[in-house]
Amino acid sequence: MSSGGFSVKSRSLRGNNNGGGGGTGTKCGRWNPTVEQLKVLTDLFRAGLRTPTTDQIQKISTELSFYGKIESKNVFYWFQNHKARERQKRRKISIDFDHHHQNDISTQHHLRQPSTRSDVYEINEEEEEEKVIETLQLFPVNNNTLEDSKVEKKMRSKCNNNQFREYIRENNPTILSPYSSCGAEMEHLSPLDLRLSFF
Amino acid sequence: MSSGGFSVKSRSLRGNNNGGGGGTGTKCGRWNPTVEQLKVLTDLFRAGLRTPTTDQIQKISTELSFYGKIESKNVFYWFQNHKARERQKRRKISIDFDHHHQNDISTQHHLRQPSTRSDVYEINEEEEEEKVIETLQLFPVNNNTLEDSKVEKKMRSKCNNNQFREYIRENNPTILSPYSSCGAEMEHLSPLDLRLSFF
DNA sequence: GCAAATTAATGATTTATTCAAG
DNA sequence: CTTGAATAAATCATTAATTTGC
Repeated sequence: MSSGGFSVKSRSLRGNNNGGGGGTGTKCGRWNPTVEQLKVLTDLFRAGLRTPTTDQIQKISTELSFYGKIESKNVFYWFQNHKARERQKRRKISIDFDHHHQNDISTQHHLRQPSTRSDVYEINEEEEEEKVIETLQLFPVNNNTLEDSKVEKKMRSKCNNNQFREYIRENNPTILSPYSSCGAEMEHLSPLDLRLSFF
Repeated sequence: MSSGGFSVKSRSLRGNNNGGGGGTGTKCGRWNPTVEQLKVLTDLFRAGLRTPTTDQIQKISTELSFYGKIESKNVFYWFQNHKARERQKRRKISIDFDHHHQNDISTQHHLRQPSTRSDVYEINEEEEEEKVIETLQLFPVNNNTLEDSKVEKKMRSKCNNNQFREYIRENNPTILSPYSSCGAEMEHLSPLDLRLSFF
């Protein structure tokens, strides 16, 4: 919050380090996707992938590392950002549209509530459903063609997102948990959101 | 309902799931802090800690595990939530205050911008500075007082939070076995900040 | 006194916003 | 200006307090 006048937390001053010696002369600042990487990511996104599971991220990351240096978090962030910005883009478009079709907004803003975000949503929440991908080729096996490797169909839908919550809860191994009773064999083991993934 | 003022309820009077080892039923639900854990966390917060680094989270978590089952992520989330809710609380108070001192708000809402959240911030952003704690006792050495004893000065300063980033970045095994059937045991000493945590 | 029904707290996730590298 | 990275706000969901009818 706040950049307003208040304490701007300066984010990393960074000492650029990077461990590895990997790549080309990269200074190792932030990740910069290669065109190939970007293409794959974009394709996955277009195919409907929005919030990849931990497994998926791992897999994607591993595969993309072929094209250049990359880490899991980069994949994670990419999807986060891309999803958000696509949404934002669409929203803005419709706002502009509205704007264009009615010059006087004074009739509207009295409806604004002070601080809820709901008003934002109401503007244009067409929220594209996250498609359930039955078969999705994560990577070009040979180079181009799409084969059908199976990928989890763990996508959640907007109206039905509790399901995956429970799923997460149930499947979260939670470390040393001795509580064997919670067990329940899991067939798909990904905790989905990676944020947790490994706690 | 309600409690006007944040009374620390005596939780954990009932049969908790704690237990690491001898767990009884273990519902595997969400973490529920014991009073001791809560006290320590609260004290740390009061001491000025707001956004603990990965190291700090680890350490805190480890220490608190003495009082009962706990994971790193719980510590992380606790700080996130507590910080946010304290802020929220103060904000609400000042709103009520304003309300009380002026009945006509019509003079104000013309300032509202449609959908930015900034207007919310502007209401009362006194944001308490996150203090740089030089010496802070993280845990009661004996059992009672948290008051004065020394501990590491691992706090980050506003301009210097990269420490944990590097840590996170460096620790990225990313080896994960894809289809492990049951095991899927995740690392547990992993990094903490979850957002990245396992990258 | 005691559970079912309600309500308040708060742990856990998701979404929006901000910052700054390139 | 784009976008990777990070933080904060909002939201969801579950557990505990509390109330209520018996």
